[in-house]
Amino acid sequence: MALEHALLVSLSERPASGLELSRRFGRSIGFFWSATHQQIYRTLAKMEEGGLVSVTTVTQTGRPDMKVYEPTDAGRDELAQWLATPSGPDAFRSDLAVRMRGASYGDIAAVLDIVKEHLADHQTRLAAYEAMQARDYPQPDQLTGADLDRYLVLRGGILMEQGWIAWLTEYLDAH
Amino acid sequence: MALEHALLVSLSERPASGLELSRRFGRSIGFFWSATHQQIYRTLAKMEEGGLVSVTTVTQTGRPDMKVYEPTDAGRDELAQWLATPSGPDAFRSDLAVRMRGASYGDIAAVLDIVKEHLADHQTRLAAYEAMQARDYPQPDQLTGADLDRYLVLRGGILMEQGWIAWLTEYLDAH
DNA sequence: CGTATCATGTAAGGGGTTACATGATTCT
DNA sequence: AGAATCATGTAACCCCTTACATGATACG
Repeated sequence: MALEHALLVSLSERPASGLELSRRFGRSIGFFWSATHQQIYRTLAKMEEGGLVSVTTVTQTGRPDMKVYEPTDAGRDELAQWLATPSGPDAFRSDLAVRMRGASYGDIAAVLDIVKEHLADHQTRLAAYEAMQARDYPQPDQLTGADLDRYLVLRGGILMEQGWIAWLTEYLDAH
Repeated sequence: MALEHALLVSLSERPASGLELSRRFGRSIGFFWSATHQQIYRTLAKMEEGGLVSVTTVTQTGRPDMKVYEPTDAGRDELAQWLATPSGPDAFRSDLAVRMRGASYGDIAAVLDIVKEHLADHQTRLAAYEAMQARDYPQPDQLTGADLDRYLVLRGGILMEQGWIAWLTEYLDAH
């Protein structure tokens, strides 16, 4: 149940509405946890019911009302406790790898095209992450606390994208 | 619904029982798709119902009966068609990354311990994959077809593990 | 005699995906 | 006038996880 905790992390950084959270998940948080807005709304409602977050309804002019969530003390406690709980290895699941492994049981050229698309996609994403790194963290050795962790998770995104690019390039070169 | 297709790939390589498949998922296939035996049994039952696989019950001496599955022609067609269908980017989800990002909202030392455990785990796994590579694929340039793809997916496992090790090492060094 | 392995399964619940719905405002 | 954005939600379905169940044989 890590979505709940990912939301608590994000709301600890700054209170937000459901839509704002789903935008954050589309951006920075998105490279290690993805979630659709429906999922986020449902989880927030459940968390409010459970007392982990509190809501303030903000009426806006010319816009629908907005529910702004922030962690309660119970939510902060829950997060702190979860953070200290060891977790097993993350299950790595890749649709694309299944296709790569099975390529010879279908049209290999079609699979190679799909691999090329993914490669381009990873290259685009790597460029975006590297731009973020250059723009937001020009002096990484001076970072501490939450800023340091945000930077290091971005580094993880970069390293993972580089890994994918190396892999897919090797796959295409060998075929 | 990639589990179905991962099973078809594995059964195309060689027919197998549910238990044998779950062993394969624990080994080689496991580094890009994981599944428990319950999930595999249920999916196989559904696939048989849908005509994608056929079953032969093998009676064994001193052991329970075994149901050996293999793809039907319809199953092979389905796999071939799926292989040529483009897929969106794989969602990358990591419980550990959520903890790393949120470390400053809890006990940082506890998070670092968890990261160290995962690092050791990835190092162990990398060593196992590298041993497989050395044992099973001494001459990779001579591989073709399904053997080549099996090798290249193992290479992916190795590259991903190296990425994780680089990331977690960087995280620990910076703290 | 207890534990592990072989082999398959049921049941319950949690999490995630996809499609659809609403209703006002701003932009082209 | 039509499309996009802001903002939240319902409903249905599928997938995955965890716990429990069975019954026989082999091993120490």
